[in-house]
Amino acid sequence: MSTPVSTSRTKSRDGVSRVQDPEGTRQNIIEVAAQEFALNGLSGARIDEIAAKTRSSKRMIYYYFGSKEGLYVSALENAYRQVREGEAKLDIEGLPPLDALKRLVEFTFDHHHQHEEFIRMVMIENIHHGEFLERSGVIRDLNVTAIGNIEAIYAKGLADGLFRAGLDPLEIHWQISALCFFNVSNRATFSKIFGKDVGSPAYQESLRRQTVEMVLRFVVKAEKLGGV
Amino acid sequence: MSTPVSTSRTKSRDGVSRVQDPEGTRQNIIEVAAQEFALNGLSGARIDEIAAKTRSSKRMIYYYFGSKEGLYVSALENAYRQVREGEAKLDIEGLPPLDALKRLVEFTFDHHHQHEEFIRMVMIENIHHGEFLERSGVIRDLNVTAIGNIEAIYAKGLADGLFRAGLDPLEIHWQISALCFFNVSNRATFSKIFGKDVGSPAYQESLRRQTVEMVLRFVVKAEKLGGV
DNA sequence: GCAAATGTACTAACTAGTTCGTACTCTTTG
DNA sequence: CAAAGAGTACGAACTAGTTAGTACATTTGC
Repeated sequence: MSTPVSTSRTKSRDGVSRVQDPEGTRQNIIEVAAQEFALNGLSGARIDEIAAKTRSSKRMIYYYFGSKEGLYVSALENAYRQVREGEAKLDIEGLPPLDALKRLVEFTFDHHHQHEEFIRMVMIENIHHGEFLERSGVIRDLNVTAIGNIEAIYAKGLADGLFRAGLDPLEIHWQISALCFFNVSNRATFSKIFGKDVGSPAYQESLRRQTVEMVLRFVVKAEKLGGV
Repeated sequence: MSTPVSTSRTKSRDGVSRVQDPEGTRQNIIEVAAQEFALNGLSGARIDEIAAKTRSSKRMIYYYFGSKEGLYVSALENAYRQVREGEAKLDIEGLPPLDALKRLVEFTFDHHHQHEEFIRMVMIENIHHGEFLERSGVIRDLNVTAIGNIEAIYAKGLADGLFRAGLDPLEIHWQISALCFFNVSNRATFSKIFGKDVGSPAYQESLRRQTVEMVLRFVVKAEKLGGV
């Protein structure tokens, strides 16, 4: 889980090796904090609880992050960075626009599905009106690149005469995000209100298919919809 | 804002009328609580703060609701009830299926947009994995009726040969909810990441149109899409 | 009169943040 | 190369302020 970057060891006289590992400690704290914040929110999470679950101590949290909010911002930045790194793995370079768009939607759907903790962090951040994201500054540039993919695909699709003209890539991104995000964020209430576990593999499979279909039918020209 | 249901008055000797109004007090507390919970979450909201903003006192909160969680559940139930009452105003009885579906989506979009406090309550409830909604029991039946509308529209659209076969009304509801909910719930982070105020009237107008379009293109047969 | 409604003052527990002291590691200097 | 010095990494116990919840007394309305 944690990746010690710089580690130094010493043998104490009884032969047991003890480690001093600042980067590892930091990372360990952030990981635990992310879990706790994602689970309980900023005000709901307890510093003592985080400290207890850490390989380190409360003292170290304040040593490295200064305050609860400082820790929260670091955890948030970390979550965004991680997810962005995952997204970078999507490779749709050579694909024809229709396949590329399909892949992109599927990928987003799966990716959100697999990163519930991140989704919850974003929910919490929205509850706070995004004030910490704003304060961070590191995060902004991360996601703006995500839209580059859609822009490229859409341009190609237009050139091929496959896609409808006049759509805004940012709005397409918005639609895809909405469907994929909601699928994770509102699963609990949705399931409980309709008495159906929308998180079950079967239902997820169906929702995934529908989501792809919905986006394609939105973007692709009506008369080219045969293959969808 | 608050609606006193049963009020009784007495003239004290100096002529100033003092009121004892249990139902009004209750309602007033719930309204203030809803605001505070929606703004700060369950753990973030402060009972003292709620009490201060009330026409009543902390003593009364515990008198009527027993605990912080009890108050939260009441506020949540109230929020659902209110929104459901608003939804009941949607009248699409006589409309042809395509218009009806369009109206339904527009209505949902606007309704969510106008009830940010409710959206935030649902977000918070999802952070808590819907445990209070589950505990409530009152809420379940409220929203299940919402799907009746879509079922009716879809059946009619099928009969008219306008809609595609094989779609699940619950999934259509899911899609509509996702788009309309996300529009409110994730506005803060979305705006801040892309440096564009997606809450502006102009952008909302555009998103509304696209959302309607997206749902219609998903449900309506490709060859009947001329009018969309 | 009596029960429901309400005000005041309190407390026990919790919680973010701090203080003080120690161990480890690397560098400097004789 | 050894010993001192300096800065970093860490632990345990404490504190000042907060917060949900209560005890007790009083008023109000029928």
